[in-house]
Amino acid sequence: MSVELLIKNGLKITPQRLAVLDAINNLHDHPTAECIIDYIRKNHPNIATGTVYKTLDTFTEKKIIKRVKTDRDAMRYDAITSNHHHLYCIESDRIEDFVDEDLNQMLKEYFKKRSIPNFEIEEIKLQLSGKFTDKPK
Amino acid sequence: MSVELLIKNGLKITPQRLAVLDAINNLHDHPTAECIIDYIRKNHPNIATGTVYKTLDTFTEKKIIKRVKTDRDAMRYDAITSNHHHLYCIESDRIEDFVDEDLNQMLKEYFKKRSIPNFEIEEIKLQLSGKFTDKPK
DNA sequence: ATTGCTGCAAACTCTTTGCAAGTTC
DNA sequence: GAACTTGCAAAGAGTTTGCAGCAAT
Repeated sequence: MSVELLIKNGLKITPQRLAVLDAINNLHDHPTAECIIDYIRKNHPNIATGTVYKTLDTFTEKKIIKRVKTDRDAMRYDAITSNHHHLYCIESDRIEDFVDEDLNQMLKEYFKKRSIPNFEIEEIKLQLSGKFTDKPK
Repeated sequence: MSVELLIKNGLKITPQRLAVLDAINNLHDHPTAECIIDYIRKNHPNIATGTVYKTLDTFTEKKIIKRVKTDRDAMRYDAITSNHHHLYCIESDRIEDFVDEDLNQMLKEYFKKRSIPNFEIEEIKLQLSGKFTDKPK
């Protein structure tokens, strides 16, 4: 539950933070800050833009969310769930999650055997660029 | 040679474009636009900032260079060579190339067998995040 | 009561744009 | 000379900051 997530991270419980968490849980398309702000404004018209940015930064520091950057537009945010990859459309700004445990396992095995000189891997993420063949949802 | 690269892409040969190509060939650290501009200014003090941005956009369109995503700072650019991956330092802004043909082969095989619904892969890129254990060069 | 958080607006950074003048082929 | 490219400066988008007042513990 959202409240516990805040307590666990030593953050005070405020309506603003709950609103940001709510937005992130309901916007699954790797929303930009602007999307999040728009969403929040519907129910909380007086939450300041700056506050949302500050909250997103705080959450990023506490590893509640992650920043996702694309090769063209603004910063996007992603609720941290499991180790997942991203599908990037080369023709639009669409980004989708891609979860594949076998793949994670294979990569983990691979880098266990073959380590990279002078580098300690903490996270392996795939960027798969290409074209979606269905309609965007 | 740089001139041929421009001709091949149907671009006129101008000192500005040559200067940008020169900068990209000499700055190997996935430079930001600012780095590129600073580098160029040393020898061509009167090339405009806007021109460099426009040139970088043109080159990106023509696939002479690529934009590189990071999770925090400004856009960076990368000369297109072979299919390579990136090592991202979680403690600094350092980014390095990582080339591993066996890995590319393994991934290609993997996705040949197991395709992703509604998605045509064009490029597979790894983002390896972690810590460098040597000094930055 | 103390510490932390928010709202606001101004400032900042990075990038894009419009257009007249200048280049390249 | 036609089409393209540049310089410049202004505007734009997205994000950050400073600080007085407010809220949470």
